[in-house]
Parts: sequence; structure tokens; C-alpha cells
Amino acid sequence: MGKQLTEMLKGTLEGIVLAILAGRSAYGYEITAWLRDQGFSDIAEGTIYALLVRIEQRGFVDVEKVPSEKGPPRKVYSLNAQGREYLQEFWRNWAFLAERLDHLHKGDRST
Amino acid sequence: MGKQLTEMLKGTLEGIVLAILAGRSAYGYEITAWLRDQGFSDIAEGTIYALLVRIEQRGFVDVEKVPSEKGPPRKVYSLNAQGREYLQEFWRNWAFLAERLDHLHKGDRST
DNA sequence: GCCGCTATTCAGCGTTACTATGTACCAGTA
DNA sequence: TACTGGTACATAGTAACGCTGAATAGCGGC
Repeated sequence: MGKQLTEMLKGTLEGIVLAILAGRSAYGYEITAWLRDQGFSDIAEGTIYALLVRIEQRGFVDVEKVPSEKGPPRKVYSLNAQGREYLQEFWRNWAFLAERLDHLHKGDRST
Repeated sequence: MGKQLTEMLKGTLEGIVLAILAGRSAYGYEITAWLRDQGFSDIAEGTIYALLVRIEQRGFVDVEKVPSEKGPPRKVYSLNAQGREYLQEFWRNWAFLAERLDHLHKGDRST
């Protein structure tokens, strides 16, 4: 559902995940569950795992394998210094975009 | 510049253009210039034209060819009823996303 | 043994924005 | 006439991202 939202998520989903990891370390399955909880009901699991691989390869996160009592070992991700820097850039871009959109929305008589 | 912002624009740029057209009719060249004015300094012209073709094919806009005194004829786009509906859906999705991001940003100690 | 939950991975696809280039119309000027 | 520059639109090829769908694997309980 929501092809519009899917397209909007491009670029921002990465920021969302980094923001989550800025608060605390987490692993893929956990992040997916949390997102669903927050209303992102149809974010595919595969999407999150692919995203995590990406940010790991770019060096934004540190990874630790932790055994789980209920299944295969978890890959726990935590944001490092480089990731924090990148996240701040994300917030700057987001603020810029949100401000423009806000102006446009206010000036839109059709609402 | 700004690969991050480029990715973020996916999905939102369409909404931005529709929002502009909700205020008044406009043509491609004009929209591009306006966006550059608003700080979207590196949005390519080709991007806007491709986007306009897309929303025309989806039936969100009506098109009128208007002769120009300074060059080839302009294609003036105006938002129709279907486009207005789609724009409202866009605003709903945007509001949802913006609210989640806002929460995340506030809870982010690294800022 | 089999089902269900936890947990990760991957190939293939569609959509979007960018790059780069080309076309065309007109005015001014040398 | 030829050239330049601003206006205006179009398009082929590329990269990035999220989704679909399926596979793999560990563990507990019926």
C-alpha cells in the first residue's frame, strides 16, 4: 500500500534507522518490529536488512554478533562517530526540505 | 551535490510541483527557475520536464500550449480535480512522515 | 516430526532523480 | 549573414533505493 509513501521513504528511511541507532543499539528484526509499531506498517523486512548492509559498508555503524536464545545470532548495530556526523547532515537536509514543504502547504488554498 | 537530499526528493519533488500548481498554473521552465530560487539550487531541468510528463500521463494536470514572445511555445500546466485529490493524499503522507521524524529528532541526544 | 516464532540474506523488479545532450525559437549585434 | 545568448522543451542512459518473494537457519512446544 501507499506507493506515494514508499517513494517518500527513499532517502528518509535511512535517516530514520540512523536516528533509531543514535538512541540505542539495535538489530534488524528489532528495528523492523519497532517501525511497524510506529505505524510504518508495510515496511518490508528485506528493506531494513538491505539498508543495514548499506550503512555498514559505508562505515556508519559498528556491528557485533550476539547470540540469541530464540533463534540465530543477532547482528547488533551501533552508530559510530562517522554515522553521527552523517546523521546530522541528514537532519540539516530534512529541516531544509520540511521548511519548504511547510511554506508550500500553508500557501495551498486547496487544503 | 547532496546525494542525501537527492534521495530525499524522490517522491517529495512530485508533491512539491503539484503544490506549486495548486497555487497557480505554470510551465516547466518557470517551475525550474522558481525551485532554484527557493534553494533547490541543483535540480536539473530534465528532472522537472520528466516529472511533468509523468503527472500529465497520470491525469493530474491539464495542459495548454501558450505561445511565448521569447522562445518556443510554453506548456502551461494546471492542477485538475484528480490532481488535487492526489495532492491531498500527498499531504497526509507527508504529515505522517514529518511527525515520526519530529519525534525521532527530539529523542535524539546526539543533536 | 512438524509448526511457529525469531533472525538474516538475496535475486529481480519498478520508480525516481541525475547526467548529458539535442532541438528549436527569438532578439541583438557585428 | 553569422554568431551569441536567453528562453523552452525533450530524451537516452545511469545510479540508488525500497519492495516482492523466496530461501536459510536456530529454537521451543504440541
